[in-house]
Amino acid sequence: MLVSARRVVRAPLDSADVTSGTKTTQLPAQYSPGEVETRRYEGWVEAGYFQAEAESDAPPFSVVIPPPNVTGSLHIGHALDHTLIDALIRRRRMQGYNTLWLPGMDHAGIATQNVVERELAKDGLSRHDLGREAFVERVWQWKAESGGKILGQMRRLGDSVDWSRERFTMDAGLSRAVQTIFKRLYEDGLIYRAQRIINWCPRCLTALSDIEVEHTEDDGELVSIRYGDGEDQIVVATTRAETMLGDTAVAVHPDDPRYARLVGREIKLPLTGRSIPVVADPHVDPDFGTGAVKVTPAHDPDDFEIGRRHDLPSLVVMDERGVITAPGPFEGLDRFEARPAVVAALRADSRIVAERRPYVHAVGHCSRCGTTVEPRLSLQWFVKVEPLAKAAGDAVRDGRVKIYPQEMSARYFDWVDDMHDWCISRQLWWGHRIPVWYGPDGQVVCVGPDDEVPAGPGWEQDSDVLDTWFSSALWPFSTLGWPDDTPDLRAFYPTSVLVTGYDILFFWVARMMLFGLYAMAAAGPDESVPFRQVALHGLVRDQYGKKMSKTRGNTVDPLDWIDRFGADATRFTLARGATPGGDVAVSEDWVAGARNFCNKLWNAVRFAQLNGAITSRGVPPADQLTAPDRWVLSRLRAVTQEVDALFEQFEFAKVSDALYHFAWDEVCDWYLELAKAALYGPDEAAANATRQVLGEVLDRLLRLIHPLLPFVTEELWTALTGGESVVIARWPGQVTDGAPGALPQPPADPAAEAEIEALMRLVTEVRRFRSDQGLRPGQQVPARLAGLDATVLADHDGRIRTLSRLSEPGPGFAPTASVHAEGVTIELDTAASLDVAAERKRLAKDLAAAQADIEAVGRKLANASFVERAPAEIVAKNRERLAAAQAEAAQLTERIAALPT
RNA sequence: GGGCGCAUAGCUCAGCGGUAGAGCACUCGCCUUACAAGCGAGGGGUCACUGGUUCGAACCCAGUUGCGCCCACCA
Repeated sequence: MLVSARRVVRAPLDSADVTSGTKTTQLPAQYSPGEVETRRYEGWVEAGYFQAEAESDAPPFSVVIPPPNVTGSLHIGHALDHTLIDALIRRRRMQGYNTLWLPGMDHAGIATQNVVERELAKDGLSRHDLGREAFVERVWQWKAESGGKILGQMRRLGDSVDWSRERFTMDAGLSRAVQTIFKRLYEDGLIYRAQRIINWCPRCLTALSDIEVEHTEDDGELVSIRYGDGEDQIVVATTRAETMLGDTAVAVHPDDPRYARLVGREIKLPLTGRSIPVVADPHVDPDFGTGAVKVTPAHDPDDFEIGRRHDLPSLVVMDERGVITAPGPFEGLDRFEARPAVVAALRADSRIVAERRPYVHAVGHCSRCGTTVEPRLSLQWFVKVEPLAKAAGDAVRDGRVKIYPQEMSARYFDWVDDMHDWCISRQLWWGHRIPVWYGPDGQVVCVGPDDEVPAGPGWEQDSDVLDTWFSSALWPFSTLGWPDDTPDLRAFYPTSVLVTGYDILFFWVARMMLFGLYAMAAAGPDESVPFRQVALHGLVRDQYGKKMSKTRGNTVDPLDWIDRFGADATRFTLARGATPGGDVAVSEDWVAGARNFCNKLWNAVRFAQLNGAITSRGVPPADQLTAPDRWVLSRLRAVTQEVDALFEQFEFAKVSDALYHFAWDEVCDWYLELAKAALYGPDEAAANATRQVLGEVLDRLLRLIHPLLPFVTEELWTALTGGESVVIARWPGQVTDGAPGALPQPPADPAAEAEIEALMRLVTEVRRFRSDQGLRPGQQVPARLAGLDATVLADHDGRIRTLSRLSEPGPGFAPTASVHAEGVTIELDTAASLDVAAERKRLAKDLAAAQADIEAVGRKLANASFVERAPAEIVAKNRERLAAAQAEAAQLTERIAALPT
């Protein structure tokens, strides 16, 4: 970073000079987040501010954290999610709600098991070397270590979670919830066990649900093979030639005349020499390829269905690792070795017809490890989703659950309305064991948490565990004590809002809907939903809008930013980009900008302190206030209302923007400068009134920003007001839903707003002149203000002079130039001769702008249709604009002519 | 193959029917007494293209092109 070499370090102002209305501590000239943040966070936790109450008269506001995986650490996406949730929670807390943000973590079955297995592999061990019990023990150790790290990161971010209610999906209580709902679903016939083709990962050696499979367009090869001999030939095509070893039929469309005579007959399968039947099945598309399909019931989901319809045998030719088991020359080959080997053998046998065609097609990959998924016939547990999904769709359709942004609900419906049964068994060791026992005589017993476990010789528990998302789906109520009727469950369910990324809409959000509505059905339609609102955000991307990835090397560690710029700056950067459902682009430069904003607030409060701002006495009567006081209060009122409305819509980017601009552009750039006139002026009453307004405005501003910037606002607010903590200070905005009352709003004052806005424009105009003329910023320029009385600026002579650095005209005042704006003419004595070229350039530019306006607006008004059909208000506005532009142009022309040559 | 979305200043994005905006970046001038992590002033855009609706279109409609995302059991 470049630092001005000429910078002079100034001695701090002597605080003894300062008259202060309240007892406060003196602030240094620059904000250092690192020093403040840990101290503040621990203080908040100790004070118990984040703790929710099960019994309370205040209305509840509850959010469950999207539980991060115990694996690894929080990434920048978590930081975004937590920032948004924390902002919502903090605002509600200030509004007087009984707020609960429930923290916790997910055991993340397959992901965590993979990580621990990788650790073991470093020592040359596999989980089988340890055995199930020891392996699971090892994972628990890992969890303790990794989980602690995550909790530490949440503290650094400032998450105002209720630590006394922290949960983990494998806790005893949550495991009990899992077991309870499993048994209930089982008894309702909504969980069943069946032999099906499922997605199988040959590396992870487990079944996967449909959404754990990611499709990519991969290059493959479409091979056409001739089946049968002599007259009875059929050509079929395949991208997975090796599966032909397991073919048990060829299928054609029932109405296809080409094959009608073959249906019902047997033909010979190449290589194996087995005879397989030709069957007619309507699923076959006669227009695709040759209109004939090889049928491999054990290795393809479509074929499995065809096989079922025609009572075909399922011939398994591949084991769980994707190795060919069919006896013969290919036995022992991996599927990707077997494929070319089979093709080569077919070629040698002249069975390949036509060319082998390159073929791009969608191939499924394991979302955890990227391995190509192999459809596999196996015995698994499933949730029958149809009735559950119907209820989940209806809850959003009839508005009991609202999704933000609304466009996202279309995606939700697409999925929920057309969902296949959910395969929930996983051949893993880390997770909730399926609570089913098998007896020696084929008994199957589903065991609830309070049931006796069947014992005796030959009884064994199912060795599989449940899909991680099964327990995640219970999170909004399992964490609150369900299945027991606990005070927490009564107080905080349904939760108020769910905030999460759109990427887990299906994985998690939809499944919470499925299970929440089912488990809590007794509470009634309105009370059984897991949450009333779903606020979706996007992914965090880099400054070029690119997805972050380790291979791209553009990932960001939130802790790195927190260390260097502070948690507040990190949070603000994320919040400022968070438009509903939209991705968030971030860069280090922008975080630095957010850090600067924190420093700006810091110095605003520092200024207030140095000038004896008074807080907690409210706003003095209007007749004691200066116009800038009335203006800033009126603006504060408007911004407060705006921020409130935006929060309700989860418009975090706009909330951040509104506060940023109000704080920086209006309060710091203008109000503080305007306040100086009153503070340093002779009128003691006016100075005191301004001290109160200054205190009031900053007090409220800090409260409004606190949800986004918790640390710096806490440090500043306590310093400014001497109050206990802004965390529990009252929210200055409106209050909804019957929470305790709001602070009274400062008065609106349109007249003051008009005056100050005119003043801003006029001052800016003078500054522009000075800049163009190369006048030093500090230099006082004698000037005469004419026409002030006739404008809205009548009472602002002194302010205009102060902000523009214009002194009173002295003897020998000889104006060399003039500035015109807002109906005021300011004649200036620039002492040095006028830079005529610069002035001419400036005036010419203004004239060009005025003329462009005259032309554009003139053309518009010349259009009869416009004058007749546009709203009168619009027409009038354009007339005014034309007149103003014409007057401006005339005046500019005159002034240009008057310039010395 | 189906569905959805996006193309606005160098970059990331807001605006969604009546004078083109923000942050960052850029240029010039400033140690102006809260802040140089600052202050003041400024440059920069035929709002992807083509048609249509309208008095008026960045904004609505249709098409074109180029991107992105989600879903999917056509071998």
